[in-house]
Amino acid sequence: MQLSEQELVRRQKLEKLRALGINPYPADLFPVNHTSKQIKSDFEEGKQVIIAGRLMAINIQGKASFAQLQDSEGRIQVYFNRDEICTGEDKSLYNDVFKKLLDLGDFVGIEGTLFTTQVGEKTVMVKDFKLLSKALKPLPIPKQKDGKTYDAFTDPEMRYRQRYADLVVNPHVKEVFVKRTKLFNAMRQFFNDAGYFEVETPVLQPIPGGAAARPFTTHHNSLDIPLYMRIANELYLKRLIVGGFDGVYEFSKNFRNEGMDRTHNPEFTAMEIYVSYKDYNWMMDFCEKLLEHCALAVNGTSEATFGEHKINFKAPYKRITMRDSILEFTGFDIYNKSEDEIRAAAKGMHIEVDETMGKGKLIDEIFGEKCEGNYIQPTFITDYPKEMSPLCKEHRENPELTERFELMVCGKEVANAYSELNDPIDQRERFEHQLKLAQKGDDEATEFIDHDFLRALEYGMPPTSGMGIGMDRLIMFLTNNQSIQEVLFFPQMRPEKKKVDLSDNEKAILEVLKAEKRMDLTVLKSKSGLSNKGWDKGIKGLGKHGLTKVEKTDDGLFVELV
RNA sequence: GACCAGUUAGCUCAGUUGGCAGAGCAUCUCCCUUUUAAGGAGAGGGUCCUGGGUUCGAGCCCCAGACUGGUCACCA
Repeated sequence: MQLSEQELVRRQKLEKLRALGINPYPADLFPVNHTSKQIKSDFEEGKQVIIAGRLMAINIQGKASFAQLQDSEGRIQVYFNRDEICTGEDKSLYNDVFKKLLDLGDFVGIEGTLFTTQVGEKTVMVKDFKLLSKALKPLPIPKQKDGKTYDAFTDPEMRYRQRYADLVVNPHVKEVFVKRTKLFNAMRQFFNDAGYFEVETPVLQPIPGGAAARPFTTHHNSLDIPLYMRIANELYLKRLIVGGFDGVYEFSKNFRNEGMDRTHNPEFTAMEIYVSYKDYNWMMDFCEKLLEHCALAVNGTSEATFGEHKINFKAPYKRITMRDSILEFTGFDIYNKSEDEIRAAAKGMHIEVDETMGKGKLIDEIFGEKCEGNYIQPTFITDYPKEMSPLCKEHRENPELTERFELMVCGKEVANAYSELNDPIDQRERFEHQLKLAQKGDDEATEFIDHDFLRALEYGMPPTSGMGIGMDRLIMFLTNNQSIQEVLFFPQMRPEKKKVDLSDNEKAILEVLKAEKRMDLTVLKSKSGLSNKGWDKGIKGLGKHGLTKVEKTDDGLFVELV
């Protein structure tokens, strides 16, 4: 690997430190007793502190220097004074170790006392310091002046690929992930306080159920069977309700083998909760209380800004049926209409439809095209067509509908919930219908029948309401991030391309040259069979790598292997 | 998958009609004991994404490709 000048310099410093008897990666613990934040909040002139962190700025002024030390909670200024550190005659700890051998990014431990500088900055006067870990690669550290940031590390690709560096230099990035964890904790606490039970269910599943999505496939060697990474955990949680739990929930990493964009990552996190003896009306009440609680826990307010929108998670939320929503935005009433009438209406609205689309799908298209985007504030859309919801109980008043709601925020689905279908015979028929739709070519229909799940239902599942929440999407709303990559530590990326040591051109030239060791330049050029530009780049590259030398003699130009 | 934009020093970015590759910060050498984007003097550092073409000459123009971002499409 080719090292940059700065990387080489740092490796040389590493050797010099070792030569001075300083271990750049010591093993023993460093007895930290303060953080940067504690120093600022409990500031006391003259107090002794022991702190540790990364050097993020160094200001050498001759016999004294200032530096910024960054720890997990922020930054604090530290003051290195030659005669405070080196009380005797030997000034090498300051002159050589500190001034010459430390770099930005190094971890140091500091013992010192607190004081305030002439310009009023709370500062640690260093009495002694110790190198805790040397950084061999320079961090992309931005500069700040008057609240403006210069040279910010902003390239999304670099930031995602090297999240570790992103987190070090961009404090607002760290904040997003702190909030993400706060959201999970708040939700978990809310469920636990309600008496529900956190569980774990299989990630490797013989039948990928509970949603319609393309799964990742893998293989179990001992059993010699295909297994699928879960696309949802719904059917397993319901089995646990059959087993007698009143309420179960799981934060589930799901995997879907589909496209990636700013709202989709192949692995993402959903929360699913199932509560027995409840229906979807109860779940709506529960959902809005939950989200208000979470927003408060994460941001300290129920209000959140998302792009140009101000949203408020304060309960209660507006509720509207899908029928009324479509009526409101299109003037068309889907009630008691035939499939053909709805298809004609959709065509009239300039929505692309085709003959394979059933009634449910058509209604969903109309809603998605004309209504969905209008719901900025949290809004429950209720009573979805039966065809689209194979796991959801039929509506108590209208057999064409289901007892289902989705929560829309800023035109995007955040939660999805049902009164769960617990009639095993109905469920079997729905699965069989899905199978037919799939065979007809509907790629959204489920093509597996989970007979074990049906067996569980046959033992009897109490009336149950269940809800799924897209955690990544929710945290995007709560932290005002437009892309899922910003709320995942390590979003999926295309593998980095390995740089080849020699280009094809260089290899071609080398191949010809190897046989003779020394050749006339024009002969070599023609034998290599390269274009003018290819030759030019290749021979220059080889020279740069130090592999060949061009020599000018009276007989002409010669290329020689070095 | 379609369209648009981008790819130049460790970082952030300039780069004129096609004519020796630039700045700030960072790095290295020197001065500087309360600074704060510290300051002052000097130096080094480049596969201009890759490949091909046009040209006396390409970072720049043309063609093909790679990667990334954005918008749209797709995704309950």
